[in-house]
Amino acid sequence: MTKEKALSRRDRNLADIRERAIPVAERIVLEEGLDALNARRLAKDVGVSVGSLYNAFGDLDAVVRAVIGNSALMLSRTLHAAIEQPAPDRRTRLVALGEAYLDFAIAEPQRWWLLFEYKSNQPSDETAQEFQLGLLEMLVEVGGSDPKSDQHRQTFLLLWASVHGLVTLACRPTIVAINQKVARTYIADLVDTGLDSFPID
Amino acid sequence: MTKEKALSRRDRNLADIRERAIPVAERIVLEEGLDALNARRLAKDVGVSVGSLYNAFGDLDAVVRAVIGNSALMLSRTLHAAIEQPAPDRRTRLVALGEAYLDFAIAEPQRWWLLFEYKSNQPSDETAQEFQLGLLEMLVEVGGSDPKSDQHRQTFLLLWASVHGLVTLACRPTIVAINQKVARTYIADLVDTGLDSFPID
DNA sequence: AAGCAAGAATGAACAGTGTTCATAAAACCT
DNA sequence: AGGTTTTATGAACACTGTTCATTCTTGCTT
Repeated sequence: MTKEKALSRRDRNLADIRERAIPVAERIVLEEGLDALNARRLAKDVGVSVGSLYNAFGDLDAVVRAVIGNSALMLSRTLHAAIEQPAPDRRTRLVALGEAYLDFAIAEPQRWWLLFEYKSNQPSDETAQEFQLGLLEMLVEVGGSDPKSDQHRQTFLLLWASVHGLVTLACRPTIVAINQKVARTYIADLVDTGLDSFPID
Repeated sequence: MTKEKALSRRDRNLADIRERAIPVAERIVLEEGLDALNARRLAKDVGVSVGSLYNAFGDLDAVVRAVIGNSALMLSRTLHAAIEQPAPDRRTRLVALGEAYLDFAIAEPQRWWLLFEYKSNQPSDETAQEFQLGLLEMLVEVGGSDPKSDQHRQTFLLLWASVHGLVTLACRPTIVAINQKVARTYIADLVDTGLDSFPID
């Protein structure tokens, strides 16, 4: 029994370090960019040694993934909130979803970048993949189609991809400045396109 | 006059190193990935010292930008070839352009990644921006609209963004596998959407 | 309470990166 | 041939992420 207690104590300690480190890491990443985050800096800011950080996280990438996890949760909640209010038809709901997507990207560009542009060290990041699958599920559900049908999923995947491309471009301050209002109306057009190309209705 | 000659000699020499280094760098990046490219390795493979490499390029980022420049040229040529054959209407030409875009991304995923995913050290990479503007110009031209009209440019920017998002997703082996044929037809749908939302005509 | 064993925190050290610059080598000109 | 300028070099620097022998702490036992 002492063994169990010791183990849980250790785990609790590691979890404690994680809980303290993640907000600090998040602050650094959001305020100064991902490049400003490094092991020694984070350790100092948190008030532990680099070793302890590595005991708690394994590697730095895990810290970043944790921050990304937070952002994923935020976006997820935002999107759920957008479709919570009952809308008459699925088209309206889909447009609301797309616009919430755009709004989030504009309001939280750093988090957006982290979510979709950051390349994790481990090639197939389970969390990120799960998250993106979740988005697709949500879309399929809002679209009111059969989640089992590969054809339906495919269509919504494409719809999502086009909206995502649009939002990504809209967020980047480079190239030609994009008109936010025009982007919104275009999202609605994309939704219509997706629904039109929908095999079953 | 000797001064001029010395300068041109120097320049010619630096250009020579660049010409020899870029293909080597390209080979490394395409075969082993961007992470395999580093100053010492490249210097050894080219047969010069790291110092000479830095004399020729300034920094490693410039080497990568040079490789990206090559890829940009390839894509640009591919797209021009796609719209060279005279097509009856602009819709057909636009679809051909989009499909060529998709084909290139599928055929050259590493180059595609470099072109759009790589973040240069210098925040506003002139070459990349110029290239992306060139794509937009091409699109506006093929679309047969007024290059001076901001509204027209905006519309084609959005069209490009949606197609780009689609292609990006289609290239990534993650998430749900995307059906290439479906993607093609969807590109046509996106073109129609863009043309429909076109304010004039 | 003292001693001791197990666990946890530490930061110096390692291997790697991009980049610089004093030095050596080469090339050029008189 | 000697002197001067130009070019090439790679050791050294500052910075990464990561490890692990060492120290310190903690809690249990006698």
